[in-house]
Amino acid sequence: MNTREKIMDVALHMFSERGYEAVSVRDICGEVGIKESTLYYHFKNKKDILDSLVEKFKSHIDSLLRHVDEIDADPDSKNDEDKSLKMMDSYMMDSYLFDPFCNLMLRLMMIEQFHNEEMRTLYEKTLFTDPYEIQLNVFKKWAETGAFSDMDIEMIVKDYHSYMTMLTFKYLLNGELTEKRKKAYYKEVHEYMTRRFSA
Amino acid sequence: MNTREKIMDVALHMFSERGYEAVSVRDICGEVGIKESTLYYHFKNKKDILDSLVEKFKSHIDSLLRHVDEIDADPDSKNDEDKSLKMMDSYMMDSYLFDPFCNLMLRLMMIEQFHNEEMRTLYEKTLFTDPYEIQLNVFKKWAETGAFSDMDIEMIVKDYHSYMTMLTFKYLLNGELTEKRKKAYYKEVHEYMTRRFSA
DNA sequence: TAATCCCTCTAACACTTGTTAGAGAGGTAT
DNA sequence: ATACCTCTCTAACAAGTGTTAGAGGGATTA
Repeated sequence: MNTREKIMDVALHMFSERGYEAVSVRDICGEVGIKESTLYYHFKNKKDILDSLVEKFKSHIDSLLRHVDEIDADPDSKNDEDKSLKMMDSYMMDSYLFDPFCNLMLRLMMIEQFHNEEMRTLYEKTLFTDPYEIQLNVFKKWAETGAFSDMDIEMIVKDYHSYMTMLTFKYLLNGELTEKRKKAYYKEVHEYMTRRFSA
Repeated sequence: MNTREKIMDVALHMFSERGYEAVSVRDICGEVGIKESTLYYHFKNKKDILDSLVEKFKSHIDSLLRHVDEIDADPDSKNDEDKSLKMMDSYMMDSYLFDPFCNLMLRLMMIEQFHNEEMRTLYEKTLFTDPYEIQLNVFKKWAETGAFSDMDIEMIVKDYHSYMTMLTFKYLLNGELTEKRKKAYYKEVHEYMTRRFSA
């Protein structure tokens, strides 16, 4: 990890805990172990650090969405749509909700969305709009196997989506992201899945 | 509204938008229209403003919880448990989620919970633990009329609770609390209720 | 060897931060 | 009239804020 990456890493940890404005350039430099002028060699100003983090996050979720489409189109998963849902779930956990970078970015967006419109747009997209759309696609494909009547599907997805969203806020965007919290989250997801789709 | 109340009001608006640390004493005083030394006549220090807001919120929800217990024990509502649920819902909206003071406090807790343990405890209690308990009580009483089998009830409440929680985050703790957002929230609550409990 | 590039440093700038000492103005009680 | 209480002000403090000019050192190229 070079200096620029170190700065971004430390800044994200601090921003996501105390908020962008509350963290000083000196705080970041002290933790990284550099002088302030060195930071200004790598970044135009303080805001530039935040912007770079947002850009990194955007490209991260872009590639994530592309990858989801590929799983969606994978002929192997078409045989067993139940398995496809599980794949999507565990992929979303590992490379999004549990991913240290993404998780901290979600926290940062949660804090900043109240006074930063760009952050709010991203927050709504990545926590509500995109997940719902992805989930709807998976369920639609699952429905093609005749698992549900067409009338039910939108309601089933809405229920599923709100359950997952609530669990995300309760366990993953609250306190430190410990193994204990991840397990508690996973346990409740698993219980919901068996209760709803395995009986 | 006296000076002390004005200070608390302005501080809450600013804290809940930008976070406690990011707001300066001078910002607050400028908006209230007083000098900094006047603020220090009413409050020991900056932290004291935050603490006073938290105390006010705590006593607010205490009286709210007592009032909910009274509705619960009201013999009039026992006749029609469906009505009781609707009463509870609209009471919770008007004097909690839609209430300007409570709504801003929830936003503030959302921001501060990441680095303030007292805030995190309050956040978990007021957004997850307490609402679930209240809802469970209402549904249990409703169940006594034989509306559901006992086995279902916990799952029904869990589903209901996560749906309401998700809608709260999506519409009420995101952007400014406009009439439009309130209506969108209410509409989705209503749709869920008819879909689940009126067929 | 000399010139160039990349990265880090020292040192300082103008401004903002939380906080306080002390004075004054208006009202109420003695 | 005198004393006191409640509230607000002016003015300043030490420390922390984001940011910049300019020097130096090590590696790479000419």
